[in-house]
Amino acid sequence: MSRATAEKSITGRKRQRVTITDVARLAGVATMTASRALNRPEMVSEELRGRVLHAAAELNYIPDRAASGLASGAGLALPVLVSTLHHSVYVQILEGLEERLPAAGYQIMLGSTDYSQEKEERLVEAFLGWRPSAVVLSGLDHSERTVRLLRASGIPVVEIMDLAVTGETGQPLDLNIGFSHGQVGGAVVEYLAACGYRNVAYAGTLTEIDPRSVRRIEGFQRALKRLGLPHHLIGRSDLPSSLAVGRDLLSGLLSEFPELDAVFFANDELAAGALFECMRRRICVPEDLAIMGFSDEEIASHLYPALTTVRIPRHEIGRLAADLLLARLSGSPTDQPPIDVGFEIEIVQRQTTRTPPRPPQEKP
Amino acid sequence: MSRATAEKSITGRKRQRVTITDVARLAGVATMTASRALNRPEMVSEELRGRVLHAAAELNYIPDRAASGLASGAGLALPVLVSTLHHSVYVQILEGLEERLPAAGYQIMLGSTDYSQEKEERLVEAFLGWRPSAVVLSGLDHSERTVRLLRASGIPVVEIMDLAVTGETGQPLDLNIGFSHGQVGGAVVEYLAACGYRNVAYAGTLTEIDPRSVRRIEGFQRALKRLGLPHHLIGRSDLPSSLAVGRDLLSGLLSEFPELDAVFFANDELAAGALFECMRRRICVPEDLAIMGFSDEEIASHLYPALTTVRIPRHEIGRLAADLLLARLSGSPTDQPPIDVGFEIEIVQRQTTRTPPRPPQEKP
DNA sequence: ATGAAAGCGCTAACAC
DNA sequence: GTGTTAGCGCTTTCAT
Repeated sequence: MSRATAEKSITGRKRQRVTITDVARLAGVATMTASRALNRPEMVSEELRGRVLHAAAELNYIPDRAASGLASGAGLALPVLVSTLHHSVYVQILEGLEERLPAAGYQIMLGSTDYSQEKEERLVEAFLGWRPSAVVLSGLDHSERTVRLLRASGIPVVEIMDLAVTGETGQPLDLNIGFSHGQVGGAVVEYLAACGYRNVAYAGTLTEIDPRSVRRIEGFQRALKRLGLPHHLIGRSDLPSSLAVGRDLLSGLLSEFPELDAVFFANDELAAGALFECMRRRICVPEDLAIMGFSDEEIASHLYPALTTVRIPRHEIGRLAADLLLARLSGSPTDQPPIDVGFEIEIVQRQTTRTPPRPPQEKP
Repeated sequence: MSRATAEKSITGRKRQRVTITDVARLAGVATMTASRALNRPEMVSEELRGRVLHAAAELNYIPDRAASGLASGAGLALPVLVSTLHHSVYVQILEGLEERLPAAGYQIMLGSTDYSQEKEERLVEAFLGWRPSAVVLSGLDHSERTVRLLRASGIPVVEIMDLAVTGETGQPLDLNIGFSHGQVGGAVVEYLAACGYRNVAYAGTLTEIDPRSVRRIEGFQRALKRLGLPHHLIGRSDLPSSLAVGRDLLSGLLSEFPELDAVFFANDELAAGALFECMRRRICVPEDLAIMGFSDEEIASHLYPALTTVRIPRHEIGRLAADLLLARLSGSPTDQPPIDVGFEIEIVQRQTTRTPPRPPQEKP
């Protein structure tokens, strides 16, 4: 008696789960008819259907998804691996996914990789045990074993939050929907340069581990070189992102590079922390120093001064991923190329960078 | 491309999953021996164990959790229903839970109720289909059907983030671990009164829907009455919490109750939004107005001025919930009373409220 | 339209 | 220690 699961009850009897057989018995039909009445109502006469539905309600019948998946061979679980839950970006992507997937009968199973390929591998392995119908991954970079397992499983995979670009990133495993981080780095430099900044720094965490960070920095440095600006101003930290780390990054940069006049942070949380540090040090933003964030999380627009940042279509990424998946799962062609959802520099009414030369174009 | 499995998808046939039978065949043992070698290694001779493990690795075998649960009758899924993922509080509780549960073989399945009992009910129903071994719920208040389904399932339930208090809240379904929201409201009033504030307001969202909010307000008003202070200063919003709503709540309160000198917000996000609004309006905090938050999220300590708030032991709640659950699942007694993890008013070095009369007692 | 039988992948219970 | 048998709850397939 090691399993305590269902062993207890006043009589000491095993607590019986209500099964479809119970429902069928109460309705006076065969098990199979009950199953059909529940899942393919149109295949059953109205009368029996009524009886079965009634019996199911009466007994509070809840179908066993595991058994049903086993029998039908269909997967019902849909693992979603995000990099972290601490950035609202991923929370909103999740919301996008949840708009459609549960309604279609799929159960989202959430896992957080903390930007570690090793943890991702363990999660993939664990989730593969649940007969998933597909998998959603963050980023394009995975361990060899992860790739092997996924390939062997033969299920659809969607990689989000990064964009496969030939010569720059690896090939996507299957479906891919995101934006180019290298392009983000370049666009930010161009924007800051257009505002007149010369000594522009990048500051981020996991800058050597997270491939998306790496490519953002590469794009950043490439653009700086092209414009003939110094490209050695980089602040790094190995701690997970937090307001505190943002403050530390700023402090470090300021003491190492006093000539600094603008900093691009890897996310809004870091940028907000830096902004708080500026307040404490009485550094005027953007007069003395420009600060830019990345992601356009909620805090960005409410900071004072409001944070100039890069907006990415989080919700759309989630929704699109769900749509693609649903299409693929119902047997659509298998050659969907990567989808670039793009990004935009969010400068309207934002105040942590100088006014750019031309006013931002209005969008009516 | 030599896949270990027999069937390949050349003809568009379904890719064959690697089963324990394949592993057993390759290892030259009976299926059952393979199962034992994998799950109860001590019951199998070293030699066979080695062969089986090797074969499993060779084939990239991943056990089917659904089938295994079906056969053993044991549940392997562990649904966790949080109120929202937008507050880092719940993210940290999750982290506490994840410290132990996955290692013990349980798969956390996350659901977010958005403070809606109806959504909670749907989620409970969906998750019950996965043969959960237990369920973690947020709060003590659930729909009738939720309670009925859970009771009928006979599995352990842990309710977190609220504390069952006779005469104040309902009885817990089973295990309960949290703190008293009524007590929080009272403690905050006492603290603010001790600082010398007289016109103290409460501001929150879902103040009539979320039972925890309701009890916090009740405790708040009860304390104000006891102290002979006005207790009609309440700001309400029906929108989900956000920085923007915090700003609006503050604006509303200020115009409705110009005499206001302190506001207790239902969470740190709202308080931060209010603080940003104060900056814009050039209202000095805490000179002109005191602001207090609730939860001690990361932003609180990094705002400028740093936010006075109420700290709750999030991580501990998660960890304790996991421990209780694990104990219960391995058959420990069933009469664990509610556990109060308490809270503390976080005032050290926080600056959005006036200095209290006596310095906060040091904790060595 | 309905039912009976077989079996999904795995493990408990009982042989040997 | 190891193998055999039966069956978890459900759906497929094939009768009727």
